[in-house]
Amino acid sequence: MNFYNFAFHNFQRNHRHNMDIPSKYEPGKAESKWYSYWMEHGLFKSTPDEREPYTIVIPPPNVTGVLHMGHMLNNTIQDVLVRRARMQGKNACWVPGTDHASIATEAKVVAKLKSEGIEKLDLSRDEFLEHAWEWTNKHGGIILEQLKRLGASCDWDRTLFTMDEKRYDSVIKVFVDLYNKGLVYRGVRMVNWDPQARTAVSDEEVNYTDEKSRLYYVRYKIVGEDGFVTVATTRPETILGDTAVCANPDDDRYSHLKGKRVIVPMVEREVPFIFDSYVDPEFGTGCLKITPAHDINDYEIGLRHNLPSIDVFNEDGTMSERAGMFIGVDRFKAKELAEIELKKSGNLVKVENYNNKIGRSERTDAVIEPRLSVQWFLKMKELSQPALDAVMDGDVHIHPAKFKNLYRHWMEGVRDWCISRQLWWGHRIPAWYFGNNEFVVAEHISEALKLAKVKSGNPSLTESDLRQDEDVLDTWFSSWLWPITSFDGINYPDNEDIKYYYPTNDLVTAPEILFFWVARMIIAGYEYRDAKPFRNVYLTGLVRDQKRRKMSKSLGNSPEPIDLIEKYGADGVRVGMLLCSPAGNDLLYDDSLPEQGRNFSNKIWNAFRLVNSWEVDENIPQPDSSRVAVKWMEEILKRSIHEIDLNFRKFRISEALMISYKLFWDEFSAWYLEIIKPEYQKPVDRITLNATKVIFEKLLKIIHPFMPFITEELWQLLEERKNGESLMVALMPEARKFNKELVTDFESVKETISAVRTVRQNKGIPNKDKLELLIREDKNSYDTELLPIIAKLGNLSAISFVPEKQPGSISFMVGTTEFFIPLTGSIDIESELKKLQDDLEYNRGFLISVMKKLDNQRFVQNAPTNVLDLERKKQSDTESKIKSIEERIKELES
RNA sequence: GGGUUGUUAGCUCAGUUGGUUUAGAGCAUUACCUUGACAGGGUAGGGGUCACUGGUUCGACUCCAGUACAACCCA
Repeated sequence: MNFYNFAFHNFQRNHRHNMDIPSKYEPGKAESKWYSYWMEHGLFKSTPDEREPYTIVIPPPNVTGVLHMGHMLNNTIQDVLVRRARMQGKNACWVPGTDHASIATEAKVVAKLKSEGIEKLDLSRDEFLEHAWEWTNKHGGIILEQLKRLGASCDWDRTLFTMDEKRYDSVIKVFVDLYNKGLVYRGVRMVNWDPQARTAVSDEEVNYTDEKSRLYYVRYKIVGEDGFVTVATTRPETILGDTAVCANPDDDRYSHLKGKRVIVPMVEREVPFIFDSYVDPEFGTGCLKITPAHDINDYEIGLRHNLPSIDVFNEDGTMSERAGMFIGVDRFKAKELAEIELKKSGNLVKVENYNNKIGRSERTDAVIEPRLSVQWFLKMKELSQPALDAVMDGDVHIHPAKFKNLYRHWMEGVRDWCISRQLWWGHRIPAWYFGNNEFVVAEHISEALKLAKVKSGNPSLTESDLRQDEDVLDTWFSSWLWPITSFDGINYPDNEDIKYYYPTNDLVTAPEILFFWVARMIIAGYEYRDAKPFRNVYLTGLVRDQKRRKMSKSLGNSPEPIDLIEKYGADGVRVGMLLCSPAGNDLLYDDSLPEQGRNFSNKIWNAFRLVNSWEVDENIPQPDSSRVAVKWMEEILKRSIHEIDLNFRKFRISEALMISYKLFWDEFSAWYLEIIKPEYQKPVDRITLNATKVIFEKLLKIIHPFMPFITEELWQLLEERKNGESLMVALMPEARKFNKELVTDFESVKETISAVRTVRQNKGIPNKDKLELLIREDKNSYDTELLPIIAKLGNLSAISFVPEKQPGSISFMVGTTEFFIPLTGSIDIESELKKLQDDLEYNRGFLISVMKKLDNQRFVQNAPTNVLDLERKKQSDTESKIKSIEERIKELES
């Protein structure tokens, strides 16, 4: 019989004797037990009803991916939000799914085929897609299964894929619609070309790093003169595509070349010498070669000066026929050959080492080649206006707000979106070509044929005369519709789900995809639903290691999430991720984080063991100390609930967790339980035990969204529950007004007890020896209700009130009240005096800082009365403190 | 080079329109405790001239300007 079943059944028979429960919480079994319990009873499911909806759509992880630390953080936060909303009585719906990640997946499938000796180019499109689907079906579920281990309360019946039938159709519909609105166009653009994947990638998918390279100084002959001009370039192989040489118009060194022409080495082509202010006279020789087909700046200069473009590369990065030399040679090899060739002709002046920024494809790590190519584009300016306004006007809130500026900056300078990719895995562009490079755009080939007949004026066209575009759409072109397509809102804009769940509530994602995903979802939301896709965007940080390096597979600096869950428990890992990740800040991962979470689990577990171990004696009355402690604990609970609510509203989730953590550990375990704890092996009274169980249950509810498993386990043990009941769907306690005075008074009680403990520690008095405490105060002006607590935790034999100082006693102050502990043993006058002197010095210093303000006439005149009153109170309090310290010193010295 | 955001204890971070006992938390650290819920624990401590320099103000961690450094984004 495993322990958990044992504990469960045993508990129902007898609540009291559980000291054979292990002293350490063992999460493994509880986690699988409760996750399947929740699933069996359909507690994650959501269907529209009369309740208020609370909706989150998951940022779809890459279908071929496995869970990494970023997912853990991101999905823990989503689960906390969803679980909390559910416990607030909302109809909570968290929609899970995955994204087809065209470049990454295709790259993986190509690599897998290659390892089996199959080349992609030897396969037909359909054959390749069959392999890709096989791969997807095999690996696609892994990451979602891993999320279950984390405790994710997704409605799994709604699981989606960006390329399932409904989502596929939606994407095609939207493309056709945007084309018909005149927003989609074909254009020649300089794109970031990945020669390995043979596709264009977006600016966002290019990583620039400093790399060692070389700067080649090459001379170009001036036509009709004997002289040369020297140009510095990092890319001698592109000389073959040069169509001009350029200098800054203000650079006197080259002004004599106005109107001249120069000869491009190797190909011996005559090109103009031009002037453009883009050129930096300080860089290299101040003279730049212009290759419009292979550099974005050159391309723009080319446009300004009407230069031709010569594309010297093939799709795979080898030299093209237009290069005229090195045809079919790889670009890196061509660079070496060009160097040799230039040297041979005497045109290579010198070569220097040089560091420059090289762009690499995020997917394949291949060096990006700027390349002119025909692509499909989406016009963004007009479409994005409502999305810009939405964030600026606060219709959509971004947390933390500091990202608002960044968002505006990007949206105001938004550029057209290149939406085509030269791949097979994805949504195939629904454009059909016929005749002389004419095309039509339609959802299906049958409609395309109709359109083509009209457009060509040729009624005898057949489907076999049409060729569909070979390219697919950018993956983001499907995920930008995610909040809508999650509820099939493109195909059926009036269905029940979309009407109920849209707009969704919160989106949790990383700042790095603020533009190419979040912004575009907002754009699509306004275009297709005329409404925002979500109310709040919560941006998490990146998970980094202790050296601030991003965690990644290639660096090998990332722990395996499932191993962590097994080591620290899912609850422990969740707490670890949350504790240290305020919104928008990076999380510096360290094993001490989940360790702290695990320790917290253990603390909760042991607090339960303690309460559960107590026998009840129905006949004993409730001690005063317990009565007051219950009263105080209830107030502290109310205050904490209020603070937690406040922090959740501001998306300060780590702060909300910290309040819950301290509430349980400090207030409940360290203070409350210590007060009500009966003496060893003595029974507890009924009233206190019942009140404690009510408090415990509230605490479990508060902690449940953060730590779902252990809280469910203990909630089920706390009382007998019916099958199907769950803490998951219990109602969260609500914030109420709390008794501020009691909470404040209790803080003084804590201070007093701490002071007594310090005296014990300093004097080496064992905890079991009783002490006597004297308070120099009028009994009638002191709140005596809390005294039993001081007596119990201070282990005091008596507390009494005295009118005057007590020579020969140890003394301390709490606030302005003096306390004395008579001690029969000797008092260490030296150390006592030292402490008093330090204390005196501090208070005098403080008084000076207060008096500086009060002596300043302008302060007294200008400061508001409440500030002034406060300063005067500081003054009188400090003066009275100083006076009594001085008296005490005099006393000891005599 | 341009832009954005930062810089508070050894580390990670709070500090809510300038005033709440001369700055707070968690972790880490130090000393002591330790058969009685929990050593993955308890008790009590130590630790910061709030990056720097000016300015505004009766008053600046907080507002303004500049400097240094860092991160991110764009070229």
